[in-house]
Amino acid sequence: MDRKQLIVDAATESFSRFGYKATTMDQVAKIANVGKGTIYTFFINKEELFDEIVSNLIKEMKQAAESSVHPERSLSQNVSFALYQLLEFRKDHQLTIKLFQEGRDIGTRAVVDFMDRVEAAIINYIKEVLQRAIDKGEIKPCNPEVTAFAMFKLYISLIFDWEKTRQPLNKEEISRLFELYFFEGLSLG
Amino acid sequence: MDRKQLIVDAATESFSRFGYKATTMDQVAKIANVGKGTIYTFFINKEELFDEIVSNLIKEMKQAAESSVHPERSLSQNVSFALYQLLEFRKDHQLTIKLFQEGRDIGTRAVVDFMDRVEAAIINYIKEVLQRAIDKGEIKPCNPEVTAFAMFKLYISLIFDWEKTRQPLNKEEISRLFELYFFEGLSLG
DNA sequence: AAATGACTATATTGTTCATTTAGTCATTTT
DNA sequence: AAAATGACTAAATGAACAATATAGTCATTT
Repeated sequence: MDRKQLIVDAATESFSRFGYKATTMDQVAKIANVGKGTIYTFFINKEELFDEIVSNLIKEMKQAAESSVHPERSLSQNVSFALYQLLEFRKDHQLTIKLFQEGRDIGTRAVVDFMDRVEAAIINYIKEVLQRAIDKGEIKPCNPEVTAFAMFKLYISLIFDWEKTRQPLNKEEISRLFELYFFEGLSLG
Repeated sequence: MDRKQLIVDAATESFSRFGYKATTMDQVAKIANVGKGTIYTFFINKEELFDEIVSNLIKEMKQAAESSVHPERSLSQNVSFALYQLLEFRKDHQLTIKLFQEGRDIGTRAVVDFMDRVEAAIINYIKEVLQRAIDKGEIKPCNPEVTAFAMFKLYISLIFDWEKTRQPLNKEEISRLFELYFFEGLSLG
């Protein structure tokens, strides 16, 4: 069987359960039923192994987002659905939750870098979607980079920060808030 | 002369220069030209001293905001001016900058508590302004608490996070973004 | 009566040393 | 011969302890 895949699976498993720092290469080898040296025939070091897994994760997220975006729908509908998708994705993926925790609480270097990469990937994706919408004249011209950044940060705040002190918002509420703030605006008529 | 005020001034000075943790009571006493014991005739402990200063700061911020909000102006204008005010305030007040840094980087307990208090005060203030605007029928009905929270978080992200990786936004740009996102919306006319 | 600073108990920081772990490589297995 | 392995090493980590720094007290001074 594919030893490389065994290793990747084992590492994903362990990172998801214990986080990056608390995962040892001995443990990965043991879970994968593989000698430790074997890992190093496929990956330069622990960080490279982690990198492979994070890259996969980002690809998956992109696919999840893409599957929910349809060009014939309006942008605000697409954003709404994509947000749903992202929320579902996070819920299903213990790995992202664990890593976000570790990044926030311990600040492990490699993990903070991971979070930055994920953030950059998501913002860049939103940016592209926005750019297309602007080109098609679907929304007002605006700086797509700042707008994507603002959407992402607000999204993260509503998910993580709001829950710290107040009753969590459900998906419908979050979706509705985005519609209201970013698309309709608070002004009357 | 007013020994209590001397102490408060000295402590403000030291907190602004070195942060909360790196400020010692000996240092405060020395700057204030006062025996250390004297500090404890006015304040229970270091945290109470800090508290007094933070309370003053919050009062000042509220006054600054109030001086820029005029009921006869539109909400979006008021928000725009208040943002200006807040940005100016931050620039002039080394203390807020230093403390925000310390809270983020070191996570000193008392400082994180301080940040939470400032955050709560600002959000509550925005909430009141929004509530009045809704009552007057100036903007669409919306949850004023979540909206205030969203405005605050977006503001903080644009000030602090955006600058980390990209060219800082100036006051006009930030003001314009708020106008666009929260009031006009991205949807076409 | 108010102010003070030497003093103490506690918290913080620096240091040492034992343990853990990433990564290597000589040996074994296929 | 090529791939896999795990005992081994050097480096990182962290626990335990020592040294220092600091918050807060209180007997003495002003």
